[in-house]
Amino acid sequence: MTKKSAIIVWFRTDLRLHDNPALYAALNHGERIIPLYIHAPHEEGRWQPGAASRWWLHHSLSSLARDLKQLGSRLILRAGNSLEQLQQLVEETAAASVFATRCYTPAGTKRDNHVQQALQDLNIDFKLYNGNLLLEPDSIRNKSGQPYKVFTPYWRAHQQLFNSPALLPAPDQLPSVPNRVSSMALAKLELLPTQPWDKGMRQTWQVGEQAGIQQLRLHSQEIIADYPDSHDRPDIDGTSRLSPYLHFGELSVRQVAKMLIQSRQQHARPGATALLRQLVWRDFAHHILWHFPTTSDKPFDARYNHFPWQRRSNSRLLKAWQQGLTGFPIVDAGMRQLWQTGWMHNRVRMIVASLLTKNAGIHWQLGARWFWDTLVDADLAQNSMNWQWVAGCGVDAAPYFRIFNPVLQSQKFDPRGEYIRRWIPELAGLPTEYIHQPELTPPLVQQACKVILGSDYPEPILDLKASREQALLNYRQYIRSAS
DNA sequence: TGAAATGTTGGGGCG
DNA sequence: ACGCCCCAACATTTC
Repeated sequence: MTKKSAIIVWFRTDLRLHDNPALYAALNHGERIIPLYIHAPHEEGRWQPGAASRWWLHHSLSSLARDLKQLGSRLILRAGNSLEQLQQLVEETAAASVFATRCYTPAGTKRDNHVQQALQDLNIDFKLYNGNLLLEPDSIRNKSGQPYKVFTPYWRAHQQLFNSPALLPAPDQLPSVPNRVSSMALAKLELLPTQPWDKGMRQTWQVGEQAGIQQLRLHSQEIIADYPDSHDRPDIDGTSRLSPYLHFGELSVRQVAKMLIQSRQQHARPGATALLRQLVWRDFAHHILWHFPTTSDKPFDARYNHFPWQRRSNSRLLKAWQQGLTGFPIVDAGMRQLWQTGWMHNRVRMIVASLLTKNAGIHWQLGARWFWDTLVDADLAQNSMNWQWVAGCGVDAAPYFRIFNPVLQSQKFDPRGEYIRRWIPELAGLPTEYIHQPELTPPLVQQACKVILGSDYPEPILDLKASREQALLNYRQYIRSAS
């Protein structure tokens, strides 16, 4: 009997066993399987994973390693140059193939093309599968063969093209990995913080494939219960909280879509369509970054190439924004939720981004970078698209004159101030009447509530009306001269 | 996936 | 009964 060759299953952002086409294909070949993860952050260029992302990755790898072990296999961890590590492992295991799930970031695509070439020269089969998106960036084009640049027609085309696929089952057992194949200890990757700032994260998140599936179950119950508009309410938080699981591929986006399509058919729930739309936005973001790979760093709308956003990374406004000390409670609540849990409610993300880029005139890239470092769901395609959308220079962008008023947004979406009180404990004693604008609290009330404005909580760091007018003026003048 | 200014309408108070 | 004013409620326009 001939010795069977091995297949390396190279995990990247598909850290799961269910509905994983690369793993499934490897299993179908009935050969030895070497599950591999290579830590190579330097290959991401300017966009190496931030601290929150690394925290999540640590736990996700830990969970994947545990699940693989239960099935009789073992996760091989390596670090360094991806191609070199692959070549070395190919040699160690006499593998004939490397299977992986395709990724779409500019750096990842470049690396994979390079790996493809080099492995081909070694006569190694390198196969990439779609498991990260509903539709891959190249598989959807408008009538003139161009990529879409507007969401609504993309959404229509997507609905035409996407068929809910049969999901691939998770294996119930896996072939073992020979002991001589060495693996690094997870701790050696140094993904966890050296300072213990991750308490809030640990309290907020259960990381890993099983936790992701559990979260999907919970949220599908909420969708069937159908709380109208609760996804827009940070105080209620009816959002799915699936984003980090989707980013790291602990949850299959196709599984989520399938659940939503079923729920729509069986129960006719508007919430199902709304979340499906979000998943298609996610595809759209990857579509855009794939076809326009500079948009993580440059405006999509070239007219904005020289817009004078403030770039100083030590400005007083930026610092206050980052620390949640702007004096606008809804903004500060969001920024503190982000810092403490690695996540922020989506409605609040728009509010804080509008304040930074429009009222404060600070460059959207500084905001994007802060989110990149602090979000557990940081995703290059979505982060870049969303920041550009708010700043007005992106795809399907909000027109420059669309400026959020944090006080109105707060009154509308956190009417009782519960979200504010949860994240800004020093304001918790304030009557609801003043919770959205603490600076209007009469001195006597301040004393009674033991909240002294200016010392316990800052005065607003900028004048909403004046900064809005200034922003409108700047944008209007700039656009007139740029077009 | 705005906000604010401006315009319009209609009910009620009042002379 | 009528015109007038005020103003809230809603619609439209503008940024």
